[in-house]
Amino acid sequence: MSDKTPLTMADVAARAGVAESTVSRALADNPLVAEKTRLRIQKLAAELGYSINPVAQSLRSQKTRVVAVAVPLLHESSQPLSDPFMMGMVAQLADALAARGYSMLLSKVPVHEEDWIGRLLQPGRADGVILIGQSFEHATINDASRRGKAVVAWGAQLPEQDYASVGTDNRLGGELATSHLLQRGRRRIAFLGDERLPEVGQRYEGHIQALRQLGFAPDPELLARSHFRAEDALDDIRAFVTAHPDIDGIVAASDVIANSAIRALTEAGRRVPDEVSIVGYDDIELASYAHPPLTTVRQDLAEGARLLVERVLIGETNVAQSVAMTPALIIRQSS
Amino acid sequence: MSDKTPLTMADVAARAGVAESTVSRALADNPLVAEKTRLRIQKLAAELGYSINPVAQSLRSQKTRVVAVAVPLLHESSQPLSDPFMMGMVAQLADALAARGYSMLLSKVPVHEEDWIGRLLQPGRADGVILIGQSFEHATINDASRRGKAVVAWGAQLPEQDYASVGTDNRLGGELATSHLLQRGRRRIAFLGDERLPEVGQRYEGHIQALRQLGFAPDPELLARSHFRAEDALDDIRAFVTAHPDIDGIVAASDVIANSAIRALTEAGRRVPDEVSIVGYDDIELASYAHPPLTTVRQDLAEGARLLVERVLIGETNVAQSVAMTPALIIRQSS
DNA sequence: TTGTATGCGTTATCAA
DNA sequence: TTGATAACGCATACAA
Repeated sequence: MSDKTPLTMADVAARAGVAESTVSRALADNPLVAEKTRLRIQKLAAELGYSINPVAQSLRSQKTRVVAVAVPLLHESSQPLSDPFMMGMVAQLADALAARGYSMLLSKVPVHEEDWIGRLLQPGRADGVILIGQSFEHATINDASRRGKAVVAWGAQLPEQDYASVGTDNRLGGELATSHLLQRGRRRIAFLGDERLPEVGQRYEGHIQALRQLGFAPDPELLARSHFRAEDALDDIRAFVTAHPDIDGIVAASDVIANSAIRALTEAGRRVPDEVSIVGYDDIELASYAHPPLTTVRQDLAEGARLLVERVLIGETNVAQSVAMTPALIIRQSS
Repeated sequence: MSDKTPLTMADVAARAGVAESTVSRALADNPLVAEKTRLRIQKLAAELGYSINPVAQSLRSQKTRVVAVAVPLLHESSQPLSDPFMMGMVAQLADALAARGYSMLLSKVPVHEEDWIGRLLQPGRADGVILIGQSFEHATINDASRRGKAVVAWGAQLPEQDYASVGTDNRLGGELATSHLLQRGRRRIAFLGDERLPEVGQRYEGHIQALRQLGFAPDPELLARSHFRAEDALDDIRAFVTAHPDIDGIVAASDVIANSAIRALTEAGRRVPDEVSIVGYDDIELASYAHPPLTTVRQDLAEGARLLVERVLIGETNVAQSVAMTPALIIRQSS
């Protein structure tokens, strides 16, 4: 509990026998200050264990060097942060931000609440916002971006989009998954996921397109609006499997959903992949550890995180370009 | 890109025809200001979409209302944030902090670097630090706490500890796991985990104690220093299983390790639980989804997060008491 | 009950 | 090349 009041720049200046402004310049590597003075002051600061107070620096410079990472909370009860995909993305963002000298303010945002985005973009909180997923908030995000805020989102490119998004080509992903199953001889292929969400919707479009291209008529009955949480998904899929005992293939909107699907099918006495082939999405770590290991559509999160951070920092002055990375089909034993 | 300069308290004061100080007090619900004035100002601020600039507020009040959550990085290459236990804890902390009006600054800390804790506790960064795990940094954390900083850690209670820790009773946990296996008739029980880490060490002690209490002699050969990452653990366990084909039970230091153990054993042609019984630790979501579902020692993360937050906030003025919550054995099919 | 004045720790402008 | 001074936006001691 012993504590000396923390050092300020004034203390360092006094010890160094120079003015505060010189210390400030020296620590900022400002070439105005003589090399000799600069080194002397930097050394002294290090010895004293002094470091610039970020709050004061932020107030003065109007830059926080903080980026807010926001995880949309779709429903009151959901816990999206413990979702493996979200966690993976957060971990990559932590690295990507740290690499550029930024801190990460992590929060779950209840997107059903009024002005959720305003709170995130409030001056003095963060220099920009990275949203992991657009949820149903495309219009709101657009709005914020048009007002000059640095917002980027992981997700899909949508029509009339005025913010930068980074994601994979979801239509291609859906197509890869479905044509793989068709090649395996599957004909009654269900799609599991909430197609109203932008990314999932595009994957579903890809799914439909793959069917059509190979001359099969899509059956709207085979779209099952599964939740994203493992537990909820399990309930959804159990019901679906009972109602549609004839399916022989599944394209899932995430690996978590795919895993629940394996479980529901196994419970129902149907063997994977012998009777039903399954393809997941994301290639989270769980995918290779599932039983059987999941065939899935891989998204490169490390690269995605890098691009998001790059764009949110550009976004402080400009709107950056959106990116759709190319997803890759990873074939394992579930198909 | 259109952007008016953000509102300040002065703007609100001008609009309201009062002094800045009155606005400040009104927004702080300071009873000094007349109820009528207060409501009028609050309403006006809401209409204008004004909210207090956190940076300025922090500088003036010397409180950030931010808590830094730090995940120790044991090795250069490890990615602890994507570990399911860590993320589960982060998710719970996000809720617990939000519930008390605090923001979460999340970072991985390279504990091998000089003065990692000083950087976290730097004035103007955060009001306190929550460490998820003590790593091997007990002494360093102690030191910081003695200098009057608000640090708490998830983990074990250790001798001469001058900071508050929150965790479960690890000895009891180890004991529960091992005596359960002994009751199942298992006699060659391996312990998988790095016992040099405080929590794991205590679980190992509990393991040994359970063996002794029931009259069995512990075999030091059956301690396998597994890594925490699934992949690394898998390698460790493969080697161990080959070297010790006679084991019939496993106590793992985490569910992730337990899951890798199931996999390694299955690969080696040994059936779980018929030939080898396995008990995990943590009860992460994966546990109930494993094949077979994992018997495990459950730690209550929601409660743990609540206690950590409570203590780190106390820690701004005092050192809070440590807690060891009671773990619970959850019996599923892996044992 | 409200207003005035000062300072939190820094950076930027201007002068020397 | 360095120093003095003002300002970032707010909260509080003190005055009215």
